[in-house]
This record gives sequence, C-alpha cells and structure tokens, in this order.
Amino acid sequence: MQPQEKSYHHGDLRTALVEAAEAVLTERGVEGFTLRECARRAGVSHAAPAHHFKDAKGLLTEVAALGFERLTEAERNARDDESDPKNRLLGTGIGYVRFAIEHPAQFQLMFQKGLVDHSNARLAAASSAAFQVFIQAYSELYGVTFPAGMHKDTDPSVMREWALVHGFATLVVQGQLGPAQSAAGIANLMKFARAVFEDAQKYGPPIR
Amino acid sequence: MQPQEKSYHHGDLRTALVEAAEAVLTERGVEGFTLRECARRAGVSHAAPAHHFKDAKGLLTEVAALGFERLTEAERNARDDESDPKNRLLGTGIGYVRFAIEHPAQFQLMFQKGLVDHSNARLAAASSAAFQVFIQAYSELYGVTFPAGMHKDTDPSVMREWALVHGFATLVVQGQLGPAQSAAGIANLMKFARAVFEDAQKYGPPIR
DNA sequence: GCTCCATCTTGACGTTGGCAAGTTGGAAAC
DNA sequence: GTTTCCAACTTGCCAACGTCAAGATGGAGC
Repeated sequence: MQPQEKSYHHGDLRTALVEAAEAVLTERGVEGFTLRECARRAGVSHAAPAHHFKDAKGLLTEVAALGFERLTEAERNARDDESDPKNRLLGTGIGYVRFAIEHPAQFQLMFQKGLVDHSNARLAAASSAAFQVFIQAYSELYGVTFPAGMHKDTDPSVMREWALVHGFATLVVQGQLGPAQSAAGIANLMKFARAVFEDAQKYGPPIR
Repeated sequence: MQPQEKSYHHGDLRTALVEAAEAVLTERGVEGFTLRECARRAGVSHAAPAHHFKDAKGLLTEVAALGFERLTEAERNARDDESDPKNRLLGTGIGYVRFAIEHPAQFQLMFQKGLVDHSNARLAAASSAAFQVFIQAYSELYGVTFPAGMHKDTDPSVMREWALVHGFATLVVQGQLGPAQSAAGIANLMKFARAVFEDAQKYGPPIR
C-alpha cells in the first residue's frame, strides 16, 4: 500500500489483486466475481494476473485460504471473549457465525466446491486450523482428547457441534433467516445464534 | 416425453429445458451450468429458452423449486420409514441429508443466494413446505405446537434441529466430509449422519 | 553501461447471456 | 377451405468473460 503506489512496472500486484478480489466479492458476491474486474481495480491489464495466479481459481483459492485464516482468528477472539470457561465452546461458534455474517461472500467462497483448488496446501492447512480451534474448545469443555490431526468425519459429538454452528452460519449467509445487512439485523441474528447454541448446550453432555 | 418427440415447431420445450438443466447440473455442477448447453440438449437454438423463461435465473429458479418439492418428499418418505415414533424427527433429517447427497448440485442451487429468484412464489412455497415437514416432526415428537406459517427464525429449539441437519448436509455437499460418490462412501456418510443425529437426540429435551 | 528476464501490455479466440429482427406453422376465425 | 394471426423458434449480433500467444518495458545484477 505505502511503498510507491505507482511504480508502474512494479508494485505489489499480487496482494493488490487479492485485495481487489475481496472487494469485488464483497460488493458483487461470488457470482459477480470476474478476474478482469480485479485487474481493472488493481490498475493493470486483463492479462496481468496470469503472472501471479495460474487462473481465476488460483486467485480465489488464495482469497479462500486467507478467509480460513481469518475465520480461525475470529473463532479464537470470540472464544477468548468469554470469561466463563464453560462458554468457550459456545464462543467459538459465535465467532464462526459472526465471521460468516460479516464476510458472507468470502464464507460462501470458502465452502464452495469447484470454485477453489482443494489440493492447495495453504488452503488445506488453513481449513484444518479453523476446525482445530473447534475441536480444541470441545476437548477442553468436555474433558476428552482426540488424536492430533483427527479427520473431520470421525467423532459424532464433535460433528454435532460443528454441523450445528456451520448450519446456522450457512443458513444466515444463504438468506434463509432474517436480513443480515443492517446493524440491527445482525445484532438480532447474533442474539438468536447465541440462543440456539445455549439451547443446544443446555441439553448437551454433562460438563466435567 | 411420449407425445411427438419431434413436432419440430412444438413439443414440450419448457419441461425439456428443465430436464436438460437438471442433467447439466448433475454432470457439471452449479458453476458448469450454461443456458446454451441446456438449449443444445433440448435440440433448440440458443435463444429459444427466452420464450419460456425470462433468463437463466428463471430456469434455475424453476429447477430449484422442483428441488424443494422433491426435498419435501424425501423428508416425508424417510420419516415414514421409521416405525418407532420417536425416530420420525430423526428420519426427517436423514431424508434431508440423503437428498443432498443424491442431488448435490440441485441442493447447492436451492440454497445459493443470487442464483435463483427468491421472490418467485412457487419457490417460496416449496421452500416453506420443506421446512414445515421439519417443524411438524418436531412438534409431534416433543408435544409442542407452533403457529401455522411460523417464520423460520423464531424458535431456537427448532432452529437447533434444522441447523444441525442442514449443516451436516451442506458439509457433505461441500466436500468437507468424506467422499460421497461411491455407494460405499454414501453408505458411510449416511451411517455417520444417523450417529450424529442420534447423539444429538440423546441429549435433547425430554420426549413427551 | 549492458544484458537479461520477470513483469506487464496488446491482441486475438472461443464461449457465454441477452437482445432484436426475421421466419414458421398450427389454430382460430371467417 | 382458405386466410389471418401470433406464439414459438431461428439467425445474427453485441458486450463481456477467461485464457493464450506474442511483443514491449524497465529494474536488477553483472
């Protein structure tokens, strides 16, 4: 950003494209994304991105990986907002939902098969990390341990928690629940999310 | 299908296009869908669909509405497969997941904002009906009643059930869990789904 | 001061969705 | 039985897209 915005031949085009892609996604949604628009916003020709990303999917994969890293951060932050240790798992889910609400297009991209390259190493690592925060919070709350690097589809109890949170987040993003644009709408949805998760925890396994 | 496949000027192009669209979605996924390919498969020119659907979104909306109607049927069938009345809610969820696994592209389409016209009456009705089966099964199991035509985002307990099922289904469709292509993979996932839902029910509210 | 090559540009190709204008042929009207 | 009409379909066009190939450019390193 700061170092010579107009060095013309150079400049940090790679990150500029990633930032442009995020802006396009935010403004126009996943299906409104075009590679050429990203190039325009970065101030380069339409063929320039090819020198930094193999193709459109390559750029989107980078954005998705970044999204998973931010999702992980959002989970951790919301978890650490909870003073009561019993609420740390709940908080993780709240952070998950809040990220989805605040970055709906990125969230949609991250979890949409075919739009990103799932064999990408950074993406896989970031995706796994986001899941690990979840499993860690579960382990701490219920006093159980799981093998490191456990597959996502192993334990029904962990899956129950993740599916609940992910289901709520996707329903919001997909517009199946109330409007998530205005600040009031967001606040309502977040309150509702907490109510749902608390309801689930109320009937959950005994807490150690 | 039967009546004069080649009347040339006529024929049931509307339904032919819908069937072609479903085939394209199945073969190429949501992002591989093109209106022109549908026209090709129906044996008409690329501009013919415009006389039956306003645009590509119009055709996809029809397909999505049909999908919701089939989802409703799948929920009911799986629910009625359960002899034990306590398992009728669980069965509804199983039917939901099975539909998603067997028609991943359609499922993705149905729940993707921006690809379909959400103001479409038939789509809204079909979507609502699919939710109603769910809420009905919940009511019967737990002996509570909800106002007819209740909004989706009203009751935390119902939402907890729906989000869990929808979350599991989307995670499967999005490829976050195991492979869902082979018959063995599908069977594994369905078994896992049942385990997750049973786990949730184990800790659910007291059954009347 | 020269050379090299990564970076960027220009231009092209094939494909898409959508619009406009022309064609066709069955059904309704006479 | 002929004519008229209009919904259904075709052809042709446009702008925009992603991607590829070939040429231009200019800073880094020698």
